[in-house]
Amino acid sequence: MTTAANKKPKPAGGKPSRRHEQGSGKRELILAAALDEFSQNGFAAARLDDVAKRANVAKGTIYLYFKDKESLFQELLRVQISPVVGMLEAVLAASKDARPVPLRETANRIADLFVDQVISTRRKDIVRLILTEGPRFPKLAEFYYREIISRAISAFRTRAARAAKEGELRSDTLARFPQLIVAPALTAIMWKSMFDKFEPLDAKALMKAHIEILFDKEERS
Amino acid sequence: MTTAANKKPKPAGGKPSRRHEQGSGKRELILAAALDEFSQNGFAAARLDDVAKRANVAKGTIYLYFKDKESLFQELLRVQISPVVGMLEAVLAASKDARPVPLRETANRIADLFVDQVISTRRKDIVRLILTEGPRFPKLAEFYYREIISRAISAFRTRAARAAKEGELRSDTLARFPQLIVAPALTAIMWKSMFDKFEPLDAKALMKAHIEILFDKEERS
DNA sequence: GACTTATGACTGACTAGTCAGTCATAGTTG
DNA sequence: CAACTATGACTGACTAGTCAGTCATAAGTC
Repeated sequence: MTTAANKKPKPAGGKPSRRHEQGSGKRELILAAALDEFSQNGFAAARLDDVAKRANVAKGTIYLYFKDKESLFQELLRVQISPVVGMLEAVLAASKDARPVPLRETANRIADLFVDQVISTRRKDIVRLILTEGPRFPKLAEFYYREIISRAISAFRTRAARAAKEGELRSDTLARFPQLIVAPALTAIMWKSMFDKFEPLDAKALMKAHIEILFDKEERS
Repeated sequence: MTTAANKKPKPAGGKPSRRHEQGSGKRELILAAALDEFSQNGFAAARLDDVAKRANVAKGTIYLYFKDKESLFQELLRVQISPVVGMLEAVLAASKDARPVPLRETANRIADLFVDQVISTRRKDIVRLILTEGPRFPKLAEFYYREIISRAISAFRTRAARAAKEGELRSDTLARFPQLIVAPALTAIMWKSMFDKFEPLDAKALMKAHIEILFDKEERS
């Protein structure tokens, strides 16, 4: 029947590497399809039949790579978030060097990182999914708090405290509420997913404006 | 066709009978139960059987008061949000008086309103639901944009522009990005629903700190 | 009795997860 | 190289279960 068509894509351009080692190609296909479906419908309403269809794969295949729907979901989040965490750590590490980067510069870099790597990519949907489904997956919330949030918060808090002491920051407000630094980013993500079609938002400008407010004082004029 | 939406067994006339009062009591019972279930599980995963059980009502009764699951959901959001919008309008209206309230004072009042009426009540879950389910209910997102967001944004933008011109604000940044005023509020809501058990956040202090940063300049010292 | 309100068993559509079977390819043999 | 066997990635029809929405019936009220 029609089945013979092109289920098995001939690897274009050369070595038909051994099929059994190629399994991971499917894995990525499934993850990509899962990103589409989960971010469009949320965890509960996403159908694995649709994920399979979108990935050009039979439903059973999904279960060769992932234990169940929840594992697929969590793995998707992990795969998408890890590289960003890596980059974030690099930026924060630079901020601890002997000759440290000014805090304002660090803030700008984080903002750029966030806009370029998250808000203006499909990863913003991942963040939305974490925010959205987090309360329903306590393990997930705990994991993200332990592995990411608490580390970032305390790194930033330390840095901001020093900045306040050395006069780089006007007050210790940011050291007490490091959440304020990411607030515009979250807002931008939410805005973009809901209202951008009514009133587009320039996320980068928003974050730059926020940084300007945070740091603006005599050091400019 | 449009008139068919006559679900309320309560005729809005002057003297409702005891029976009708009972009826509307059920309605509220159902809405309260729905708030619990929807905010715990999200729209898709919430079960009407559970809503009924929680409201001590048979499942069929729900359909006497609401057309379907989605209507119940939307009505829940409407009922919870309307009063807050009313209060918000009152605050913003005062800001337009002949002898206007200083912007900083308005901002403080909005922050108080938000913390007292939303963040520290179950209504924070409603906001989370809107943020969470909004992208999946385009009608909902459009409704909230048209009826609430766009109005609040433009009211605030006008006010902030005047404040910038009259020197009350250092720059026109807030007029260009009124989103910045609510950013900490959204962040507080998300933090509270996910991470509060690991690291409690004082939402009021956060918002006051933010306002301090926004307005802090020579007017303090 | 007539009319309103409430019930909960039932139905039908829908879906996560399974598993017996297929088949392209790798390996082996002569 | 041709023929044969072995492997396991892949398939999709199927099962078992879930849940929104319905409706025949009951209970309450005037």
